Amino acid sequence: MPQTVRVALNRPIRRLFDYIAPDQMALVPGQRVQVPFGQRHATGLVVETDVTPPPGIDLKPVSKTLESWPALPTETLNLLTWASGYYQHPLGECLFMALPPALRKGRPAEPAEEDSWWAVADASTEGLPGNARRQRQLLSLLQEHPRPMAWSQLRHRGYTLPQLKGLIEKGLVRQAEPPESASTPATATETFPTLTDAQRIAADALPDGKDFSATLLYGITGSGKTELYLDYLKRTLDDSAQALVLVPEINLTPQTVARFHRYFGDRIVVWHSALNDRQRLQTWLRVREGEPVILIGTRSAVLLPFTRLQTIVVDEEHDSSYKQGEGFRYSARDLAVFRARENQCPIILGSATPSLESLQNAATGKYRQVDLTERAGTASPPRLRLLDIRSRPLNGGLSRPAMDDIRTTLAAGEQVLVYINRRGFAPVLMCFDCGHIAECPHCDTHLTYHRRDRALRCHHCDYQQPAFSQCPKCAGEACQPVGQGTEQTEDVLATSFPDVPVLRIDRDSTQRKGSIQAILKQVNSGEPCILVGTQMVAKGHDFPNVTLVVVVNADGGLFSVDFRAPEQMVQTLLQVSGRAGRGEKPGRVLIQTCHSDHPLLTTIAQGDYLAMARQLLAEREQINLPPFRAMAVLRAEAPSMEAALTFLDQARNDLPSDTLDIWGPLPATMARKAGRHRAQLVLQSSGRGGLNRTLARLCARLDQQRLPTSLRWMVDVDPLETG
DNA sequence: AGCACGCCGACT
DNA sequence: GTCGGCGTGCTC
Repeated sequence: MPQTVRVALNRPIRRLFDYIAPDQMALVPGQRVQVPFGQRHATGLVVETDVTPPPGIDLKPVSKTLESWPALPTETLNLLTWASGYYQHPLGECLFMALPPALRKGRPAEPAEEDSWWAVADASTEGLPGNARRQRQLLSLLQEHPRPMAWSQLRHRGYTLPQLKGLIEKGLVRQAEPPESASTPATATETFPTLTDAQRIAADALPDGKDFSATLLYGITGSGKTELYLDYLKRTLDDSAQALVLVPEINLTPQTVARFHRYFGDRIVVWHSALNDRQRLQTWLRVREGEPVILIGTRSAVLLPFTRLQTIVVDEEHDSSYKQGEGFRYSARDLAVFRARENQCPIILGSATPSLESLQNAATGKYRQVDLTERAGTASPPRLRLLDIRSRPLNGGLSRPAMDDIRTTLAAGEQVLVYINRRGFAPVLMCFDCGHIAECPHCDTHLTYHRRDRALRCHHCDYQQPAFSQCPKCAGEACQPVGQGTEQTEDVLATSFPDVPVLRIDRDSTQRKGSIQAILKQVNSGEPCILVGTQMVAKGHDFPNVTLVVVVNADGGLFSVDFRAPEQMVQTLLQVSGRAGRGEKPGRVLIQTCHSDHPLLTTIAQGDYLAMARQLLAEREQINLPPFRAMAVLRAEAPSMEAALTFLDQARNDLPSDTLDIWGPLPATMARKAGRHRAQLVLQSSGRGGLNRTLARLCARLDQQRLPTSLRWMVDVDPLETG
């Protein structure tokens, strides 16, 4: 009786396919196989063996196995199977996400040794034509070099492929045997940092056992969380075990890695989006083979096939980049917690501004909490001040007092950071004279401003009205979407302070090569300058000479329809504040707002994140939002808004209205993207389990529906944005 | 996702 | 009369 196996393929279909395993081909879950699929062959992953196939289908046989061992170990397979169900994403695509590109394409699981070359023992230049100058130089280089040289090294020295080929054809140069993969010993070059008293106390409170536990490490900006991670890994990690350190993309700088490297030597291995396919395969195999690495990686590192994972650290656990990307939208932080539980190992979630989800888990005892609330060294926390800008003339978004403050700071020979809060610009219409915000007459919410048709809409009912410029409250003519008018900030600063460099830090300037280095060089010179930036400046880089941070407009986050906007705003404001006064001089933060009496802002001014978070959590509980309820969004995209809304309306009608709270369907705030119209339906339920089952049924139904190919839909579980 | 099948417009 | 557009349906 031949074995029947269930196979997942890298296709966006929520189905698996059964095959017959030929005799004496013993297959196990996680193993990579090649199977016939339609007219072609495909790479597949065995997910189940000895299955009962659906009746009435004659199964094809598995063509071959790609290796004798399972590419995905059981633990990784379990993780991805769970994630596939939780996020309603096809299992095949989830599983293949955990393979390096080479293995996805069905290539062999062997580290692609780079060909290297050496000169044959009795090679001489006599046989070479007199004009082959470069070939002669290349040959003598290879003769003098003690070890074979890789092609990349040769190319680096300016040699071309024809030159090398010429020598090979004449039998003067031969390919070297692949070197013995002698793993270099872990050579640490530095003794571990001495912890401050406060750090010592926190470090002692971190788990030292090997069982599952989740610890939220609340460490304020500048308190030295990295030292704690280093100390923790040194104390608890066995020589033969693996560790995973997740960091947001922007924090995985050469400096950070170098720091870990100095303490742990070659045990440190990195994983990030800039690796090429060869590096990915190599690193993936090292992890798969159980090499005792400390892997520092971004988001997708949580999917690596660890077999001896002993601990996990998630740095900046609140960072939204852990849940991003197209297709399989998973939260790397949440998968990491699942993985720790599955693996029975500790996990540490560190942040200066923990997510409300994690704080709530700490409050209910699911996580332990360890606090580190002292800055290391001499730096003292920055002072925050609210500046009400109602009825104040603004120039490029900046008020007179702010300009004066910038001027005196520069005159004192110090640096200024001007922060433009774009994130909160999920727009509301606000009167800049009195601070009035357009509200829904039926619900207790603010209306959303839709730029496309200049309409105001409610996200909880179907009320809408045209946008107005005259304020219904004070009759002023200063109604504008919040966040507008800040585009010129940079220009205004440049003309007002012509003697001082104004440096813009945004996605553009950080991705262009060398550009960020030039900016950092300028900043590190300590000379007065003005940094202008959005999100990017809030994380990653330190600006030790910045003593003044000006927040152009803090209001976007206060009244945004996106329920996470206040949390995001608070986190960003504190993170950006943390950039100020990292050196000797104390930092000051000036926050411009039309709502200086807003409870959230007055609490921010105290600088106490936990107090603020408690306030936000209380609000979320009161209006029944995550983390107190489970949430998912059904998004649709179509050539016309009507098509998108009709589709969502039908979906809504098929959903149970007794167990679900449903908002919408409504056009997305960014209603048009690349000529396509986008809308969404927000679903909420009291329990994750119930929501999950409803979503599974919904997806199954939508899969069966014959929909025009022009209509795209997707579900987003635990969405970060609902705008 | 691929790929084949199928039914309507502008070309040798 | 065909080549080819992409709408629809299937892949164990």
